[in-house]
Amino acid sequence: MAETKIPRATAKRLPIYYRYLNILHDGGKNRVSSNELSDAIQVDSATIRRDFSYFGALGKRGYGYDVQSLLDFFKKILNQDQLTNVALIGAGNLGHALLNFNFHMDSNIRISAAFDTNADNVNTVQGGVPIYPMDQMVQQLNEQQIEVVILTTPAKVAQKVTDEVAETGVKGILNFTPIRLSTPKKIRVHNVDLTNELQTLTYFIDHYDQKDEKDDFF
Amino acid sequence: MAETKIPRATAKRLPIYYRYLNILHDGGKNRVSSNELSDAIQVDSATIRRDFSYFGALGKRGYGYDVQSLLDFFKKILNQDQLTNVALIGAGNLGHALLNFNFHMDSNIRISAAFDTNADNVNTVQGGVPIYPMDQMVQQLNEQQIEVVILTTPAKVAQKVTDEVAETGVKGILNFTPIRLSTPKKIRVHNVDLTNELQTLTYFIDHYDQKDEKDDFF
DNA sequence: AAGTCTTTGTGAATTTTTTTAAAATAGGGG
DNA sequence: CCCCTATTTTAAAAAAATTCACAAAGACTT
Repeated sequence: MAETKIPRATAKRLPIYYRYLNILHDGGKNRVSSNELSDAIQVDSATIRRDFSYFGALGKRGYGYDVQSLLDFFKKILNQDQLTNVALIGAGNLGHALLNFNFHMDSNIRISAAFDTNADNVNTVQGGVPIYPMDQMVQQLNEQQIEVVILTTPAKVAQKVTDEVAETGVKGILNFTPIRLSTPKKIRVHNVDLTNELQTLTYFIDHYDQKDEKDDFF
Repeated sequence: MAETKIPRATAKRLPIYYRYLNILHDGGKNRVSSNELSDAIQVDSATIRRDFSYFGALGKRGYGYDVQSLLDFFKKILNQDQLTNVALIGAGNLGHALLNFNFHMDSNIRISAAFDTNADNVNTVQGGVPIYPMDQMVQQLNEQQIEVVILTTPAKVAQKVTDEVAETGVKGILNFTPIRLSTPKKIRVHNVDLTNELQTLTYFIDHYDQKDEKDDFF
């Protein structure tokens, strides 16, 4: 709760900026202009400058932005200066893939625990993540002080599991199930729905001209 | 290209409406009001009514909307009255999971072909989908007249693969790589970035009050 | 050290999206 | 058949987001 409320649309772009700044930094570049950024990440340069300016005067006129300091700044803003442990619930099809997905490669996030009902999964380690039985979920979430969970259970148990999660200190759920979860206000849900994505993409293809290039979902 | 251009924000909600209408229909419900919908899918009822009204007068005052006819209407709008074949490129970690993900269960979309370089994958069938070697990609995309591909390759080959895809009739890419692809205008790209999702969720948790409930990413 | 060039930061305009609020109308009950 | 109620439709207002466009300021050149 700081910097007097950045617009949502801006907030959603921060990770995009952050990722590209890392790329620039790794490439040894130490300055960048809003126009260069614009070309690379396909966001209008005025939007970029406006976004940045919500955080103060981060650039220098006639020069651009210093990559290192912007990077440091966004790293802090995005909480990437410290490790965030998240848990994954439901180590099925998609859950499995996410366990093996190396979030830690380009972020300071890792999955530190997973939960599943399937006896074949439970008490194994997948992608370096231990899988616990579901009945230890609440306890583990509390012990590990997990604040974010990834929900990849079957749809039919999603709400039930969410209700249990709500008993813990969890504050955010990245919901891969198609269910619109109901949660207490203290929990924020972001929905990730692959079928919807495909349908939306198809809709845009069929109903919008090219040249209205400008999207960004998920 | 019809119904005189629906707002993007509305277009993104169409799959959400469609999915819930299916649920209502399966549940034997034959009428629904914007307020009931609002409760279920967590979109303001005025927004729902406005969204629907872009397509004409779909409801009846004092009654609500007829589930069956709304469903039929959106089915057509979303092209769900016919099967859409899509292809998947890159049958690694995430790609594998998507091959085994049953899109067809709640949409009229299926993955009809996959492509990979890994000799262990090539010429096998995963989740009912044949995996072809990469060097047959362009040919297969053309032969099968694929218009949408799901891109789940490693980041470092994403642009190269995209350039090849651009030689075919493909019109849309659902991009799971962190690369911001450059494509000819005829191709529309939707980005799905799991790391970004987690970072955004974390940002919202840390910087926004609860009660500003209203999201929807991805 | 002056002059030119570059690029930010930001008011103002514009566009897009959401929300308000009220008129209109269909449905159902008596 | 008329009235009441529920709920849509829509015009208008408000809010949010984007884009324009330019003055201001710093950086680079000579």
